[in-house]
Amino acid sequence: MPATYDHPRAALTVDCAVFGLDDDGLKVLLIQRGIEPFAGRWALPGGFVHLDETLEQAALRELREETGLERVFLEQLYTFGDPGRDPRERVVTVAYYALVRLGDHTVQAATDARSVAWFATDDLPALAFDHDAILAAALNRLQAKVRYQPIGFELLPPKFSLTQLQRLYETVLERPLDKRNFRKKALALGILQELDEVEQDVAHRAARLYRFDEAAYRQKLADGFNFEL
Amino acid sequence: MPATYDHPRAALTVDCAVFGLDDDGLKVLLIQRGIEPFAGRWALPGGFVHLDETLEQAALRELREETGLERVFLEQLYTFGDPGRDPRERVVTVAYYALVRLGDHTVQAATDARSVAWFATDDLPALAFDHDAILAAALNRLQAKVRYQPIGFELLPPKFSLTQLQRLYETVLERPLDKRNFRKKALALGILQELDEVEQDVAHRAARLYRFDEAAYRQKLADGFNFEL
DNA sequence: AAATATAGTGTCAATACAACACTAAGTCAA
DNA sequence: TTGACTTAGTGTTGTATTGACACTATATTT
Repeated sequence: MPATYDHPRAALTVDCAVFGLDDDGLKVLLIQRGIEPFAGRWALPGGFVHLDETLEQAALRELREETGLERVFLEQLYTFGDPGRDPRERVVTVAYYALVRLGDHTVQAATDARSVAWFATDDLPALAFDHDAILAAALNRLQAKVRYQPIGFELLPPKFSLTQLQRLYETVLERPLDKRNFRKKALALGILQELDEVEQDVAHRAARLYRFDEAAYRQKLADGFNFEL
Repeated sequence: MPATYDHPRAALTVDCAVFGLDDDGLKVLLIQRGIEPFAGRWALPGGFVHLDETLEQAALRELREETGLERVFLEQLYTFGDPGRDPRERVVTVAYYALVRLGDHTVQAATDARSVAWFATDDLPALAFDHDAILAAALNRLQAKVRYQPIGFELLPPKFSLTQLQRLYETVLERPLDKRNFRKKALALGILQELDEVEQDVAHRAARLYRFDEAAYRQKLADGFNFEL
């Protein structure tokens, strides 16, 4: 169904910076482009926005189609639209960032031949388009946001130890934290539910497990509580 | 020059929430729509993005064309793109917010007949499209941002008293601040330049005037200084 | 039983924060 | 000119928060 307009229009896409955490640190999900421009280069997953879906729906759909991911934490980041960011024509992209629990999902390449892989955020290949700038912005946002909103839990398994939580913060903030101070503060937030379970299969004293208490979080959020860590 | 595409495309616009400050409090600049849809309703200034300009350039151009404002502080806010937010067709808008010194500029209606006016942010008329949601987001952002970045100076004249500065913060944050504590903190930021001038034409002891020291600000920003007030 | 590896815990000093009230300096009007 | 008025300007103190710091507990492995 061809469409005709008085004036040429920009194309509109969404792109997602998807972060995951494993023992090696912070990872980002990239797909390898199969077609020009930038064929063979790695890029953020994304694609064109359909006319009948919201921007967020478009981002979730592209994630599902291109990587198999579903039910991730997703938030709008920034809109990139400089002329020339796509060599073919004017393309404006609404960038999102997403957080996933690495254990939960195994990513898979989409139906077409493009491959999907996790890359360490501190050792990235050259990216297509201006995706390096988008990714840098996403990392900045993640770092800023994690300070005052407990979004980091989205990167951890549902049950986690305080040590895992601390490693997460140390990884994202890129600085070491004092163990005792961290534990005091984390527990003082009042949004961790202590479980009657401990780690399994570790070659040392097992750590107690906690769960993120979303109900308590919502309650405190409504009361204007400050979640700075 | 008509353009034809395989698939229909969303239209792309920018909208600006422009804030100013006067003795009555925080104001926002609105224009009255001349045409349908929402003819006669007040709306945020904005318009279509041209293919050869950046999003920010589009926002600045629309501001100039519709309100006569130039050289304002401008920052991207969020992109609103739900289907149905414009009754005619799919329109995605990249929203910006801007801060201006009310004394500096007199706004004027654009060449066409639409009128322009400042409205108190706490007493707004019904707005066109989803502009009430955009404006609410802009106010939230301003409030959050002013806490940790000294952007408030953009709302004040170049030379201002500490009392004016405090009134600004009290207005934006919507709570009273302690005079002595505020002055201590504000001066401790090290980004205020004390001038050898005082207020003129006031019916009481005149206050010393200060200027925002941008050089010092940049310096401290680079050093990772924390500008929380 | 010893070695190893991580879990888990409290104190103290320094700093930051919040509460609080009076004097100083100018204008204006009687 | 003096008194009333209005806003400018200034320090201290108690409280809360932060950051630095080291050892014991508990499990596994050899």
